[in-house]
Amino acid sequence: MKKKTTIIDIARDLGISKTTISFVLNGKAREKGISQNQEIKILTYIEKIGYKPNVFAQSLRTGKTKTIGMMVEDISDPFFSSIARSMEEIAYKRGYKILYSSTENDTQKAKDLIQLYRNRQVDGYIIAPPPGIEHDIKVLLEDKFAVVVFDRTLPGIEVDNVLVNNYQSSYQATKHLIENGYLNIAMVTLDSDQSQMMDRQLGYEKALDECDRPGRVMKIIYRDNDVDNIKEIQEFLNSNTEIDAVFFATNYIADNGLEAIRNLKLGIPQNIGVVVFDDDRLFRLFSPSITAIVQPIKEIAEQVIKLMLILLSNPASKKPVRSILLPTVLKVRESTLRNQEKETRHTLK
Amino acid sequence: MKKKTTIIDIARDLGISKTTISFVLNGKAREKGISQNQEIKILTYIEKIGYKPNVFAQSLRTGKTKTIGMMVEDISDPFFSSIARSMEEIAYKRGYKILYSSTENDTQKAKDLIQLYRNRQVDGYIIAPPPGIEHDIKVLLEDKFAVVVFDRTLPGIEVDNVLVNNYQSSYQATKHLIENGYLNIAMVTLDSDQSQMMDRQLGYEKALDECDRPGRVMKIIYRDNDVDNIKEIQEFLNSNTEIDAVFFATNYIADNGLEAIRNLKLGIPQNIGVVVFDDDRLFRLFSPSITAIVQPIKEIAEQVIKLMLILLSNPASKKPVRSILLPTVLKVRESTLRNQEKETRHTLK
DNA sequence: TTATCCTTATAAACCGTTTTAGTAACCTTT
DNA sequence: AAAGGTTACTAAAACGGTTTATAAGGATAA
Repeated sequence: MKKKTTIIDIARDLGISKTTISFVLNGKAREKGISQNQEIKILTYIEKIGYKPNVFAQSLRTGKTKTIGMMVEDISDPFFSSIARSMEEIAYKRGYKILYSSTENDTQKAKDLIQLYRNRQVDGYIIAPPPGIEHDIKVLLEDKFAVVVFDRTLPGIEVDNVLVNNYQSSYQATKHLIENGYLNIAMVTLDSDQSQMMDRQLGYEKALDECDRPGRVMKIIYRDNDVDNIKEIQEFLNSNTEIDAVFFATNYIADNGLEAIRNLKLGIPQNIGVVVFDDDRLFRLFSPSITAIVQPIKEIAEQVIKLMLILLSNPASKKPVRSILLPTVLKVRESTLRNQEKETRHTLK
Repeated sequence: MKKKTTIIDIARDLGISKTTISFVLNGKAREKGISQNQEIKILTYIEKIGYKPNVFAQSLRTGKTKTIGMMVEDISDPFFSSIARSMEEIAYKRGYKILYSSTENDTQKAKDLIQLYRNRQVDGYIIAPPPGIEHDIKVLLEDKFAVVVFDRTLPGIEVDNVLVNNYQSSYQATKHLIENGYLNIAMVTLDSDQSQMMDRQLGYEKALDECDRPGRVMKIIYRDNDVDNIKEIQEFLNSNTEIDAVFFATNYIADNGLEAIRNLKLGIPQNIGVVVFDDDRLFRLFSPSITAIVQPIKEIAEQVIKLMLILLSNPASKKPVRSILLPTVLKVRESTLRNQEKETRHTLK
């Protein structure tokens, strides 16, 4: 393996100092009084031999790494992996690489990851925060790191964030169920006080309140063991037979919930209406297809990266916390259209 | 932000040379003749203050980065993102970080990524190779980098690889359709000469040949525009009305294929049987549920990382190319069981 | 003429490690 | 007692950049 050419090789070849080259490479030619002649000579030569500076030497000297650390609940979840992909694409164009990891929504794991990222000296942190890491995020902010949280936020910390309108979306979804004649609408959500979950529940309750409807919220402690989750939901539905519609607060709860419904042989949407927060690629292909709240993946990714790049290029202006609230779209499908001509879906060409 | 403590601070505090500390930290105490006393003193102190060496200084000096570059077709595809997650977990325990990127199966993008990774001096490359990068991989191998390919391989390169038994799996799936009474089985696959696609087709053809059945393979040029793909498959099915079963060669082809079938109002499994290569979290919840070839995600990730770590710790022994061929499981569900009692799923409570 | 100021460029210090090449001190051996 | 061998440790070079401090030479001003 041939050794990589270094800035010193170039200095030798061109018979000039490496300082001059470094200045030119960093766009400081004007500022440092390098003649246009030199600049052009250097740039053409570098272009010709395809020189790329050693990023570790750079990072060592400057303390900057052009790397962003991203931690989400589960990087294999389609929602997060899609966002990750979009972010990476944008960041790449700006010369940044992203390091991903999954927190599994585990406080300790998240703390460890922050430590790991600090150790790797990432320039910025993009976090879908698990509960209990308020303090660690505060420390990052005190140490002047660029931090953006998304998908959810934590009470008591002032940090730039990108969220979807969980409250409004849930309100709208619940309203939709009501308008379609469902009388006893339940919500199945996590037993968690994370902001996005709270907001989803509040939106749901608000819609019910407005119509003077009783609500029934079931909170499940999500286990890795699907069978247990399914059984739990099944029992809930079984012991509340008046329920005629369910709002599942996340994609993976819906996964178990739909299996519970199937096990109970309840017909969707006749016996029970179904809405899910967060769409899945395949929901449209279900029979009946599943109504879902669609989050604007691309928009979320764009906004997060945009905030991050602002913070990175502008280390000072931390003052006003920027909060971006994005709307979702309620994609109405068959699972909530009880009175609809059921055949429509089969009359399509 | 308080400055990080360096090895020099420790040397000063302890009144010894930083060389000694470095030796101890790198487990060379014995080899370099450092007394047990010193060693313990150093280790306890370091533990106490929680010192972590600067990874960039380390990388600069050693040329090693403890980083693995991974490039797959699409990191937001559940198959790849699940593998990525498993890999990361294992690699993390061994002190490695993984950098991910999507090639979009684009030759140029893959070349660029290899360049980027070289620039970031990753120690090893894990690649699901797009066509046309044989040469680039060869160069990596010549330059003594650790390389493992998975999911597919490329003709003419000798590189450690982890694959599933595409041929055998497709053979078995096709056989299964035949055994369940399907007479005219079509395959919908990509118009691509990638190894995994070829093998899947060969397995399918072999099964048909054995029974003297005609086969009908449709190759689609996969577009980002779902509507076009769907239309194409629809037309194929329409102009080959004798087809009574379809084998979809990938997850995302099935996505479009299922929509085509739905649009044509063909009943699964009565009018048409369906098998998909690669399972989806939700296939089991479809009505009818979809028979799929399940790839051993965890096992793939484990084997790939295992090979990679062997290569990294053993830079010499490149000689015998290691090929790992993993079996899949055919998960039989309703979409291929034509004679099954169909009513079960609709016998409502 | 000399002091001053630009313009252009560079030598050397620095970032925080690892590794090479020693060196002192002490112990054997002949 | 001189030569050789261990043992225990370290000074300094190296990695490849960026940044700071400084210098050389010509133009301008006094």
